[in-house]
Amino acid sequence: MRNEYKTKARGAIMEYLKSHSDQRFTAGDIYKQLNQNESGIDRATVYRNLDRLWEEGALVRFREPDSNATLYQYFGEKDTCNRHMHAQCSECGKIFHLENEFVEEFTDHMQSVYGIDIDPSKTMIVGKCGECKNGDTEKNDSES
Amino acid sequence: MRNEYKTKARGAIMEYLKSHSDQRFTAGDIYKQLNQNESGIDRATVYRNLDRLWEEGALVRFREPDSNATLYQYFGEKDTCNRHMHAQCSECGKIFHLENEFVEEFTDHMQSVYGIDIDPSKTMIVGKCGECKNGDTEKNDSES
DNA sequence: TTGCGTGCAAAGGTTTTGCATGGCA
DNA sequence: TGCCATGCAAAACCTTTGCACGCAA
Repeated sequence: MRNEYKTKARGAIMEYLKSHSDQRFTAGDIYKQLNQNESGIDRATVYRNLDRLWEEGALVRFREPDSNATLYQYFGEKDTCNRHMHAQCSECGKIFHLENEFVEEFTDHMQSVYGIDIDPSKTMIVGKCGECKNGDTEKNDSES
Repeated sequence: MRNEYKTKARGAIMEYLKSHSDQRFTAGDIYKQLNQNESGIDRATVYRNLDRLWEEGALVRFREPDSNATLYQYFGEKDTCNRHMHAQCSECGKIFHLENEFVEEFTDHMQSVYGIDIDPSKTMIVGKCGECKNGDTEKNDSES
């Protein structure tokens, strides 16, 4: 096991992601953001830390088919996140931790019916969340 | 609407993907493959066509968190695929069309419990399929 | 002091773009 | 012929890597 140091860069990145836990960012986003705040953190350092934090389970990492870059997002407790799936709203980016009985049933069925052993760390259910469906400021009555 | 020409490049790309519909390829893969077969197709043309074909719904496009590139794969009939989810084996790339009752139940539960309206076109369940779990030539008894 | 993390700089890989030419209808 | 697609070349973009130095423990 490796010893992990508590460094300035690591702290700054986590702090930023924590305080914006409802959004997802590219490494580039974070780099720009941190350098606006006068912290002279290198681009490579951002990448290295994001990678690290993701491996440790502190962040979700995920690629959209639309964008060209990898997105990162903080998501709370990190112990159990490797064991359950996650869903994400395609509009606001909010992440849902799927820790529910019916999800386990689904996983079991996938196993028995299709023979597939779901890898929660690689799977992201994507859809539109309730808030974005209702109170959304856009798309109220478009293309009707 | 734009008129679409039937060109050599377009045909070659589709033909290749169709005859390997159980695999996924990066644009680079396809470029190399086509040029082995003496067709002088440019890299940019490959990108442009893949993009086109994806927009038309003839291909699945999808990014793995591990690899750095976008993967494309042919997938047969395109009429109903927007209505159900898909799963993909993380090893062999095989795609499963999830048209089953329990999948609908899962979808319904996601709706009622989390308020999420799943978008099948953006969701990909990732895991290891039965064949890759058993008969796999690698990883027989590693890290035990 | 030890060795991990950072900054710096450079390189690698993927994808996009402009422009003139070639090919389909 | 008219317009779209292609080839070519260059650039943009994202990400990784090597190395020496700084900093946390």
